[in-house]
Amino acid sequence: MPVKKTTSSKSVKTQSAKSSEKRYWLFKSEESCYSIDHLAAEPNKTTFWDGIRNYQARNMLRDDVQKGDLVFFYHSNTDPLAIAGTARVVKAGYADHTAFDPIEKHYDPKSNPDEPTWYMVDIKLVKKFPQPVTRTMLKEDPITANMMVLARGSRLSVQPVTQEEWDAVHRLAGVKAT
DNA sequence: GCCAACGTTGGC
DNA sequence: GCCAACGTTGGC
Repeated sequence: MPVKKTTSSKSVKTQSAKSSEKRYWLFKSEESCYSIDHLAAEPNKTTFWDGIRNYQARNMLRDDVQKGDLVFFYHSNTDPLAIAGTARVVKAGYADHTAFDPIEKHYDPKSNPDEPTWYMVDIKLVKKFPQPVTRTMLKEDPITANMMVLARGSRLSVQPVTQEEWDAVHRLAGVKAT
């Protein structure tokens, strides 16, 4: 599961919060660490996406990922690499409390509740695809071939996805787009 | 297991 | 503020 951080920037948050337009995202997780089956097994199939410790990803979680947005759940560092299904954002960015606790793996003493460095969102499983849409399939489709996740050296664990990509992946999965 | 790409740290 | 060293990510 990924990670995240903040300095203050209430202004930035206000600015992006005014957009009500639906957005799409791709969240990465190492399958052995936290898979879509883990999410499916959660109470209410809901979890908080904690542990993001990258500023670019943090900014998106804090400022851009809104309640109602839809998310691809991507399994990294596994075989097969694939989009395993979809989830919905059920709570927008708030402080990642795991950064405050020294026993946590992603503890960060620089973050504190008054001025949290890192943020997280809550997501709820929408559907696990009957068959995962593999990285190979994504490369072969003309639309999904341009997805950020396929770019060389792409390490961002939270990535924007376009509407066209959202629809194309569902076609590849053989399911109706949410 | 290898290694390229990327982000962060710290000396100067 | 530069940049080398280091650690991590993640595909292959």
